[in-house]
Amino acid sequence: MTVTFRPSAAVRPGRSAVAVQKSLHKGQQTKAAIVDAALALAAQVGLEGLSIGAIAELMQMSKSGVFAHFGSREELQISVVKEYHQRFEQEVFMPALREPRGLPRLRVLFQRWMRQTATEIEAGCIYISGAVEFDDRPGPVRDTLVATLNAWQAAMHRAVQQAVDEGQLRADTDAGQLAFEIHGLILALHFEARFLRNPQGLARAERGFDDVLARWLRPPTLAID
Amino acid sequence: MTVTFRPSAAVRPGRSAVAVQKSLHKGQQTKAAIVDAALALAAQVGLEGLSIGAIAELMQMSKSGVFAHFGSREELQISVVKEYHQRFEQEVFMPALREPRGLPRLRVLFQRWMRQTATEIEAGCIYISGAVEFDDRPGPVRDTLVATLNAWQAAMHRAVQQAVDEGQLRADTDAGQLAFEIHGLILALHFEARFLRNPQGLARAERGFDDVLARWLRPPTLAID
DNA sequence: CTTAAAATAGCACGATCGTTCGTTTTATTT
DNA sequence: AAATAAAACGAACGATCGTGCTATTTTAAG
Repeated sequence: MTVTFRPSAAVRPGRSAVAVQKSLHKGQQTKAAIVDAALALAAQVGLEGLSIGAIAELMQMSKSGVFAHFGSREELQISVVKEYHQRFEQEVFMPALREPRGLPRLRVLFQRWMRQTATEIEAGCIYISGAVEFDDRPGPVRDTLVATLNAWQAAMHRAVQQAVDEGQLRADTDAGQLAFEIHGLILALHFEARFLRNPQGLARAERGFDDVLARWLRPPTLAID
Repeated sequence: MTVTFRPSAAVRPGRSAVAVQKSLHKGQQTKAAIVDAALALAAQVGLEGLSIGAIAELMQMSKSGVFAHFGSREELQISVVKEYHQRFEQEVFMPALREPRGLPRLRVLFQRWMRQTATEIEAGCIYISGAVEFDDRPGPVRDTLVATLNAWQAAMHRAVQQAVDEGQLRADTDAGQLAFEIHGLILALHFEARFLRNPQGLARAERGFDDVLARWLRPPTLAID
């Protein structure tokens, strides 16, 4: 299992994904389409709620046609998790790399993380629902989730540490603690927005983020963005 | 739907539950036993993962025998949610009422909330898993969950407000914001403890709680408790 | 255009799901 | 102890689940 959040070679927004798809064989195209539909479905009913029959109906294919691409339901679930990981990387992590290290990048990370998690009304977060569903279910799906979430947690940890290195946060900042509390804000936002359907959550999370940061801000530099 | 967290008449730890059970007819006894088993099962596989067949096997009963007590799977799920609510009230809310209003009570509430949520290795929190499972699933089960969680949220809100009224927190404290952030700490703890199996979470949550409180502590009273 | 390979469909399987119904056993009351 | 009510059982239902197998169709290569 090699899952990372790292700036890769494809950081530059060079050629589009369409150009790559051209050289794809038919099977891989439809497989990608299936994963796409499965991801959308999983965002509503969870990874455990995924059923090959439902996906087949969405795709207007036969059950066995869908099944053949993965060989097992578990493999399909793993594909969905990996696809979500890739999108998360693309939508949250990559854009933040354009910001300078330290607080600016950390702010964008949080902002986009919020959007990805709780803004879209129709889409639940696979990370959050998956973590709840598979906290007591050993197996390759859980392993994939753990690896992915560990990688994301490490990325956030790094972003915090960079803010320390830049001198924006106090030198004695506990990066793990800060990342923990930021994660909590995201989870509370997810609860408010998705379960209670309370739009106040976004403002609460943003204010919480500012307050948490303020606690570790370096004293002399108070007026800086 | 009338779900509240309020000090009721049965606050005093008077007669045990056994004395009450004596006057229970056979049916209600086994129904209670079924709900008990169902709750234990739901803590592992979630409310959606509950199956009447699995419960029947646990109870060494026939499927139809179990089913007859509820009339539908949905009603069983609702019974499980209500049972969890009662236990939560008993284990978290009630004991805190013995503490004086304000910070001492708030501290105990948080402490016991943590224990209930993430300490027991074998038992997941129905509130958290239920909120994730039913964020996109309208119906009476969701309604029960929403009512229950709203009641608990209101109880926490009240506990915070009392700390303001007692003069322990600043008068301009945003009780909703504080409750939001505390909830986030619990959720992050749940993630760390149950999904990642990381024992550090407890210390992180406790430290987070202290820091969040410190932000709103009334300046003159710093050395108290 | 032909042909080998890849992709999809069709069908069936055993299992499990929630639910219904009629019967039988167990409790409670008279 | 007999009569009545409550509780549990057992079998079956239609549906859906994941999966395996074989045929058929579609695509890519020669």
